[in-house]
Formats: sequence, C-alpha cells, structure tokens
Amino acid sequence: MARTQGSRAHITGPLIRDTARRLFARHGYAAVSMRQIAAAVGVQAGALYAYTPDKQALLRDLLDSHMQDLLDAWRDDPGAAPLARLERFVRFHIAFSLDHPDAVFLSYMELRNLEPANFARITALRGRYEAALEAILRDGVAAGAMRIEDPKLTTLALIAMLTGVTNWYREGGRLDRDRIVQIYWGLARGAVGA
Amino acid sequence: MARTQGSRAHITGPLIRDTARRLFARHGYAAVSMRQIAAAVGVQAGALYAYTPDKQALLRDLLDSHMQDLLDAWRDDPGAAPLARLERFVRFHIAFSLDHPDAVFLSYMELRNLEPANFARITALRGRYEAALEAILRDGVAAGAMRIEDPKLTTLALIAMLTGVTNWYREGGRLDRDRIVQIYWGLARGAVGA
DNA sequence: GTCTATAAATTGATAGAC
DNA sequence: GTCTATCAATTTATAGAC
Repeated sequence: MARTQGSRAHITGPLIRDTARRLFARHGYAAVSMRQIAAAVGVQAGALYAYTPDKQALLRDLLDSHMQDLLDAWRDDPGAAPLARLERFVRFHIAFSLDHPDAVFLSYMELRNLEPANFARITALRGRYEAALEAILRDGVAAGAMRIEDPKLTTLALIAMLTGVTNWYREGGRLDRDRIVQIYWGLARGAVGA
Repeated sequence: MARTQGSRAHITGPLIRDTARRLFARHGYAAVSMRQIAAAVGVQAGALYAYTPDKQALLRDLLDSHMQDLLDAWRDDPGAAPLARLERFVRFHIAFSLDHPDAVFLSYMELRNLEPANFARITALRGRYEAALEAILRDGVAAGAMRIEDPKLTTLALIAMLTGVTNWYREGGRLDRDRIVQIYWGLARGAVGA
C-alpha cells in the first residue's frame, strides 16, 4: 500500500510548483483543478493549502519567479559591439525559452488570469526585459551598425519571433539548437538591417 | 421591464458567437461559463443549447470558421514578383489580425482545449495557411530575390512576428495601421535578405 | 504536513411550460 | 426560441484529527 500519512515537505513544495506549471501550461489555469494538481503530486487536495494560500497565488508565484529568473539570467555587456550583444541576446532568449518552455508559455498565456495587482507586477517585469533588448537596438542605431525604423516595435517583433520557437520545437526534431539559433540570428540580423 | 420571453433567433445566433469569442479570448475557454455567455447575450443559459449542442462545439465552430475565413480572404498572385507577394502577405496578415484580434488570439490560444479530432482539423487548416507563405519564400529564393537559410522555419518565424501585433496594438495608439505595416514590412524584407 | 470530511458555490446540461 | 427549475457533478477552500 502507498503511504497515506507523513511529511515530505522538502520535496512536496517544489513538486507542487513543477506540477502546477506543467498542468497550467498544458491545459490552462482555469481548466486545471486543485484536485488534479494534488493527484499528480501524490497528495490530497487539502495538503496544497499548506504551501499556497490559494490557486491564484500559485499562478502568480510561478509567473513572478519565472520573470525574475529570466531577468537574473540575462547579462548584457554594454561595452561590446551592438551586433555582438544582439547575437548574444538571440542565443540567450532561444536557449532560455527552450529550457523553460512551460514557464515561457504560461507567462504570456495566463497573464489574463492574474488579478490586476499581480498583472501589473508581471507586466512591469516584462517591460524591463523588453527594455534590455531595446537598449541594444538603440545603441546599434547610434553606432551605425543597425538600420531600424522603430526600436520599440522592433523589440516587440523580435521577441515575438524568438519566443515562437516554443510553439513548434520538439526535442530530437529536424534541427538541433545550434542550428536553430543560427537560423534565427540570420533572421534577426537581417531585420535590423545589419 | 426587459423582455423575458419571445424569439429573436435572427440576432441571437450571431450574438452568441460574437459574445463567446470575445469572452473566450479575454478570459480563456475554461474560465468562461455558459451562464456568463448567456448573461452577456441577454438570454438564460438554457437558451444557448438551441444553437450549440455543447460548449466544445461552440469553441470548435469559432476556430473553424476563423481559419476558413482567413484562408478564403488570402489571395496570392503567383505571377507577381516574390517580394511583391511577400509585401502583400505582410499587409494582409497584419490587417486581418487587427480586424479580428479575438479570433486570432483564440485560434492559437485555445487549440489545447479542442478534442483531438477538432484539434487535427484546425491544425491542418493552419498548415495550409503556413504553406501559402512558405511557397512565396521558396519562389523568392529560386528567383534570387531572397536569401533564406530555412524556408520552413522562416515561415513560422515571420508569422509569429506578424501575429504579435495583436499583443500590443490598441486603437488610437502611437502608430496607425499603415505605419505599422510599413515597419513590419521593413523587418520582414530584411529578415529574408532582400 | 497530511489526511478525511465537508461546506458553499458554481458548473454543463436537460426537462417541460409557454 | 426562450424561460424557469433542477440534477448531478465538480469546484475552491476550510476544519479538525493525527
């Protein structure tokens, strides 16, 4: 018989987050019940509430920590050439997206299910990430290394293009990661007129 | 007092579809109840079932008719120069996306809530649309008018980039539609090496 | 920390009157 | 075609035992 009692707090906490992230990404926040999460984790529904005050907080924490991780992981080198910085950004964004596909998917799919205060917080973090790319583009224009009509729109367009890899990438598919980065870098370089 | 009885079938049918599309796009399919749709339409929940056998059929019909509309609306001119065809595609895709933002959003957001048979059908229609762009890119490469490393990936990348306008466009914003098309066409043209 | 049990509300869908 | 009323299942969240 399986365990029916006893504490496993050291693994249950992270497991709840991992499980919720996967199920939310696959079926949508509203479509996944706390009972489904609990069943996949291997606990009863009531046990979840020792880790999160409610379902909304679970979603907010997932999106919040994802955006924090993303911002912490990106390190620009303002001293390098703008084109080299852009290439690094392309490589970073694709790698991060493929390493955390569920979190990336969630963070732009479930914004609408956040309460206003949480929505504002996540949107602000996203704005900081976009500003990081926009700064590269503006420096590239200033240095004469890029030709860009509208840096703000180009930022959004490039991020949408790069994030799109999560929609079709499958491990072991036709193209490996380096090849994908190479192709997208060619597209991005052309788009900025370099 | 408001009407509490009587048939208004000629307007209720389309109204249910319009309302469901808007609410599904805003809050997500699973998050919207049949009662909420009915209330927004101005009927009681039971009345909806005179128009749709169930909630799933309502979603399927919305996605199906959107993809049909999209395919019907796009008319390529295989005799024209590849770059001119691509420019027309960019203009068309952006215009269609901004004219039907909810339908576009739904059609790539709620695929996961379709039953397998419905999912396969919608995905096949989407494949036909992608093939239309890919044909232009291949012709452009063959004619020496474009330099593209991978036409398939470039197709997906361009569509993701163009569809992204629905994420930030607001009527009466900083840029009008013609200007947006102009900017995105510049990005697309550069991306394909023209 | 986890369980069992349950409260209170909401869900998709149906039946039958008009 | 629409309404009212309702069923059966499911939902989030809580209370109290262990």
